[in-house]
Amino acid sequence: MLSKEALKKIFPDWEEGLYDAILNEAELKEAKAGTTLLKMGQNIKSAMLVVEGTVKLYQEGEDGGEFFMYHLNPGEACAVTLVCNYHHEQSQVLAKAVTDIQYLAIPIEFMEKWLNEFKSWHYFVIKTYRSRYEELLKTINETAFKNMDERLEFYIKKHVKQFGPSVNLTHQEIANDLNTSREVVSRLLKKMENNGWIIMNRNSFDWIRN
Amino acid sequence: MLSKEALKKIFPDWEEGLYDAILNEAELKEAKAGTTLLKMGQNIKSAMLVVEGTVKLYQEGEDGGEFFMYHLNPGEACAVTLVCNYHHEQSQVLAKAVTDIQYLAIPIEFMEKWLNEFKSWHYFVIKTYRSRYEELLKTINETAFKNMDERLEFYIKKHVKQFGPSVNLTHQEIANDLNTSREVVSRLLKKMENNGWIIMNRNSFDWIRN
DNA sequence: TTTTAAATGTGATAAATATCACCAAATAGC
DNA sequence: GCTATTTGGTGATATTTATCACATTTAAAA
Repeated sequence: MLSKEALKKIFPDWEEGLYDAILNEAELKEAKAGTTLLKMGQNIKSAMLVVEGTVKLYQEGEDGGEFFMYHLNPGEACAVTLVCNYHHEQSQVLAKAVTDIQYLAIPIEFMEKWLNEFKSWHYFVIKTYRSRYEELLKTINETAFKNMDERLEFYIKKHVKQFGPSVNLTHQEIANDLNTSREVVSRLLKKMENNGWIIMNRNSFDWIRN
Repeated sequence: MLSKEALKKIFPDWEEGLYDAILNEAELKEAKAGTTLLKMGQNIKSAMLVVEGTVKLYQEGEDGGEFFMYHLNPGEACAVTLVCNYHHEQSQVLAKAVTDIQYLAIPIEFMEKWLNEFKSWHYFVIKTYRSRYEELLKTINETAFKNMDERLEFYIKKHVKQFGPSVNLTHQEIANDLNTSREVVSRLLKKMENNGWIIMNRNSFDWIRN
């Protein structure tokens, strides 16, 4: 189990009582890289707070396509799981573990209770929504106004910011995240290589710009 | 000025003290149809709660394009203006009055104060963020997975839901909102007319499906 | 009524992206 | 080392959307 000290490092600025409540009520869970943590349409039973590792959030199309929106890092929570008012809320997003992860699962009955009890929980919820809302705005900006070459660049930069300049993704994986085809990604990456922005290897490439 | 009773009708479920606080501190403002209420990059000085009329929220591209995201109706608030923690926050969106509107402008210094004082304000802020987040998810789904014909249909249906089956928009206005060109909209509308989905007039058309 | 401006229709063409059909290279498993 | 599978490369072609160039229609203004 997680120590209170560890918890404080990951989630600073909480009230003392909130740490205790979390330690009492939340379950520390683990998941292997690649696991689907939340499917679209699935009933939300608990809030998810990331403790260790990285989670990727997707929007799912009717055809089954998966469109990448943003990352969740330790100290961050999945906004859609922070349900308050009514129960039986269904997920509007798809969440996947990118690395092996640890996360806190908090049964939703505590959501409303803690909103009343802990001011710092209230702020945490609002901050979570606000920052996720802003991530979505960025995503919309990209898809609404930019062509695939710029979107790919934006995507790679986000990845680099998360995991460093060595990008361990196949062209197919990138294409899935951008909801385009592998060929398009291959050709655009080839252009970036010619422009000296990346060095390509099999299964990975290195971002050597900026 | 707005009466407490009128306020209660538009914003139900608040505490008694919150209505009083709003009546004391908020300024009831008016704006003509077409007015820009909030520009991207603009400093946020007050929260905006819609009392009367409809507001449209846009994402703005670097090139100056305006991409329509969702409507705000009476009883709803502009999420980006509900700033808490720090001041000098800049707007990430563009807001325009579609009709003549009335709205409450609340200086941001009360945002944090009221979060502490009024539980119902807290819930209001969270509910606002949650519902706007969900609107953005829908918008992303459209742009990421759908072609222009389906996006146009979605757009028209949203408009019909807001203002009824008679759609008073020019092709150019629709094209701007969808960030495409007027010709594309004209041709797609012509197809809808041939399919018997709409009846076209000059400056407007009627949605006669569903 | 006449003029003017705005709104719409439409063909031609260009550009961006998607899809298909392969091939080649790398590597994982035997 | 050999084979099968995954990954990436690339031409050809189709589809979608954007852009250009006008014509036509309608309403507003003079």
